[in-house]
Amino acid sequence: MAEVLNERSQNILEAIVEDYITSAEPVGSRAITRRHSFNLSPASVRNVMSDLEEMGFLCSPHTSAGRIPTEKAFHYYIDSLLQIQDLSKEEELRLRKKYRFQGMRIEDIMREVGRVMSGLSNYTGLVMAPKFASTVFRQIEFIRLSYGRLLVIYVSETGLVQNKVIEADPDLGPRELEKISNYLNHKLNGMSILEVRETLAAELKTERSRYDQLQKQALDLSRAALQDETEDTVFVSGTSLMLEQPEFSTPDRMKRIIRTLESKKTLIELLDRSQAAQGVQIFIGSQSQHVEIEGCSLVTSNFSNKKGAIGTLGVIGPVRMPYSQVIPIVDFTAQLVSRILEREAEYE
Amino acid sequence: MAEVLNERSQNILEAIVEDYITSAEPVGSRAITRRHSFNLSPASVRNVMSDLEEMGFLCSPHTSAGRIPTEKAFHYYIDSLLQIQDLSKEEELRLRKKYRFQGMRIEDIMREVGRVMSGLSNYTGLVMAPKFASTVFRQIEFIRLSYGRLLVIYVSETGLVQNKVIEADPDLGPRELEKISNYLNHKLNGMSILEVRETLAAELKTERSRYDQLQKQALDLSRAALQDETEDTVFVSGTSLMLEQPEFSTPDRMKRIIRTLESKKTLIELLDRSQAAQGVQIFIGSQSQHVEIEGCSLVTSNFSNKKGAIGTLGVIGPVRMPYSQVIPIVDFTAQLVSRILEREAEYE
DNA sequence: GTTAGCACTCATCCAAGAAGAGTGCTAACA
DNA sequence: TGTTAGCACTCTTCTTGGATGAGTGCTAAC
Repeated sequence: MAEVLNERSQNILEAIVEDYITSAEPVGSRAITRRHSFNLSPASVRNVMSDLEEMGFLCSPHTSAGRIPTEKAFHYYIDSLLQIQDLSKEEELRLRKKYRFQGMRIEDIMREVGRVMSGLSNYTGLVMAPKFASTVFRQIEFIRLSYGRLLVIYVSETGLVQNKVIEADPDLGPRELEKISNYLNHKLNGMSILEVRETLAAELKTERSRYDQLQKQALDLSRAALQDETEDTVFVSGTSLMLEQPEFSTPDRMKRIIRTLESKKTLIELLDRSQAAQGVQIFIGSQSQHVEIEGCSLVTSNFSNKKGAIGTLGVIGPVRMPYSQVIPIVDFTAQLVSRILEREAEYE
Repeated sequence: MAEVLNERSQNILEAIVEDYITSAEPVGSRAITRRHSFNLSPASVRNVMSDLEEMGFLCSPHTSAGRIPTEKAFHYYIDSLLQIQDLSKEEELRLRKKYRFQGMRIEDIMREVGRVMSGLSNYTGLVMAPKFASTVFRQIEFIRLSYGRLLVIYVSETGLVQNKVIEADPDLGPRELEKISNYLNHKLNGMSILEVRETLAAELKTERSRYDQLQKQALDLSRAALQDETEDTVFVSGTSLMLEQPEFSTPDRMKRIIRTLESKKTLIELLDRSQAAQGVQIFIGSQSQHVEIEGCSLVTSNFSNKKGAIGTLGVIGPVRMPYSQVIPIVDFTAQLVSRILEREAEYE
C-alpha cells in the first residue's frame, strides 16, 4: 500500500493530479512539460508516466489520450503530497463573515451551514443532525393545545429541540402537567434516549405506578412523546452544483446523482460511518462501497459540543476535487459550528 | 380567445394532444388515422391540421416532422375538451391508504404529502406552508432552557408550531413566565401576526407599560419571539422525476430545472399566486411569466381548515401532462389535507 | 368534400476520410 | 546510463456526403 516513489515520480504524479483537478481531462506528457518547469522532455516524462501506470497510479482511457490519475493516485496525493495550509487570517475572517447565525434554531443553523459551506466550496454541502435516539435528555415540557391534545417539547443536551403532538387525558390541568414535567426532568436528566426508554419501561412495571396515578400518567406521556424514531435529517445544499461537474455532464449520470442526493439514504449511511472518527475524513470514490456515488468523494468532519459529537457535515463532489481548498473549509466549518453549539448549550 | 372549432377539428385536436401527451413526439397525420378511427384519410386529417396550425393550435418543428400542440392547444384542451372524471371509490381508497399521518407534526405531514402526491402522479410534488406573517395567533408559551435563554413556542390557529430561542432577563421565574404567557394568550388570541405586531407596538407606547414591569417584559418577549419573518417553506419532492421527462433530457435543461427547483424562489412566487384562488388551478407554460420553468405546467390547489387557507400544494411537470389524472390527484390531496388539518385544529 | 398520388423537405443515421493529440519505440547523444 | 529527438502508430473527434424515411403540401380524380 505505502509504495515509495522517487522524487521525480512524485513531482510528476503531483503535477498530473493537479492538472487533472483543474482540467478534468486526461493529461498528456507535453502538457506537463509545458505547464510545469521540470527541465525534462516530454519523452522522459512519458517514461515516468509509463512506470506510474504500471504501478496503478495512472490509467489511459485509450492509446492516444493523456493519462488520468486513478483513485490510488488520489489517495497517495492526499496522504503524501498534499500540503494543507491553514486558512490565512483574512480568509478566516471572510468565512467567519459568511457564517452568521444569531438566535437561529439548530435546524436553521444546520440548513444555513450547509448552504454557506456549499457556496464557499462550490460543491454540494451535507449536514446531518444527530440521530434522535442518540441524543441525551435534558428537558421535556408539555403545552396544552386543545381538548386532550398536548404539544410535547423535547430539548436534548445539545440544544436540539423537537416537538410533537400527542393525545392525552383531557382532564390533565396545567398544574398537573407541571408536576409531571418536573418529575420527568428530574428523573431522566442526563440519560440517553435509549436509557430513558428502558427506565420508563422498568418504571411502568413497578408496583408504585399502579397506585400513583400521576406517575403513571407521566410515564405514559413521556413514552408517547419519546417513542418513535424520527428519521435522520440530512440537509443537502447546492445539489445543482454537482451538475456543473464535467464528470456528471451526461443525462444518465445527472439522473443518477440527483436521485442519490434526493433519496438521502446513501448519504446517511456514509455520514454515519464518519460519525465515529475524529477530525476531517475523506472518502474517495469506490472506497465508499456505494455504486450510486461512483466517481464521488466526500470530505466530512464531525461537529460537537462539550457533551460529545452531535452531527456530521461535509462536502460531496467528484473525486477530482481541490482537496487543498475543500479540507480547510470543512474543517473550519465544523469547528465553528461546534463553538456555536457550545455557546448555545452553555449553562450558567 | 374562445375560438369555436367544429366537431371534426375538436376531435382531431384532442387526438393530437392526447397522442402527444403519451409520446412526447410530433404527431403526424397518418399516426392519427392509425390510432383513432375517424374514418378519415391522412390527407383529410392533414387539411384539418393545416387549419389548426393556421389558428395557432399546432406548430411544426420543421417541414417533415409531425405537429406539436401549442400552449394554446393545451388551454383549449383543458377548458373545452378535457373530461375530468372523479376518482372511483377504489382509487379513492387506494389513495387514502397511501396517506397516513397519525400524530405527525404539520411540517412532517406536508413533507409526506408532497412525497405521496409525487409518487402518485409521477411528477414533482410541491407543498407550501403558509407564510408565518399570515398566520393567526392562538398560543404562545415560554420554556426556560438555561441561564437567560428562553425557548418560545408559538402555535398558530391552524396548528402550525414554531419554536425559537431568545435571550431574556435571567431573573424571570416560571411563575412570571406563566403570567406573561397567560396575559399574551388572552390579549392576542385570534389576531393575525400583523395585527399582533401593531398591537404590541401600540401597547409599548402606553403609559402603563412604563410602570407595569411584567407587562413590559411580556411585550418585549413576544416582540422578540414573533419578530422575524421566517422564510417560506416549500417542500419539493420527487425532483428527479422531472429528469425522466423527455423535455428535460438535455444536460442544459436538466441543470436549469434542477436549479429552479432547488432555489425555490420561482416556486414560491408561483404558489403564492395561486393562494388567492379557490379549487384546482392550472398554470400552463409561459402563462407563468417565468423563463426558468419554460415548458412546465403547474397544477395546484389550496388546502385550508375552517380558519381559512393555510397553504398550497400541487404538482409541476412538463406542459405535456396527463391532466385528467393529475388534476384529480391534486384535488383529492388538497381536500384530504384540509380535512386532516381541520381535525387537528378541532377545539372541544 | 374526400382521397390517392406524388414531388419535396428535412432530420437522422451511417460510413469514410481528415485532423489532431498522444503514445511507445528506437537510436543517438551527453 | 539517463535523456532526448524523431517517427510510426493508434485512436478519438470532427466533417462530409449519401441513403433512408417520416411527413407534408399540392393537385387531380372520385
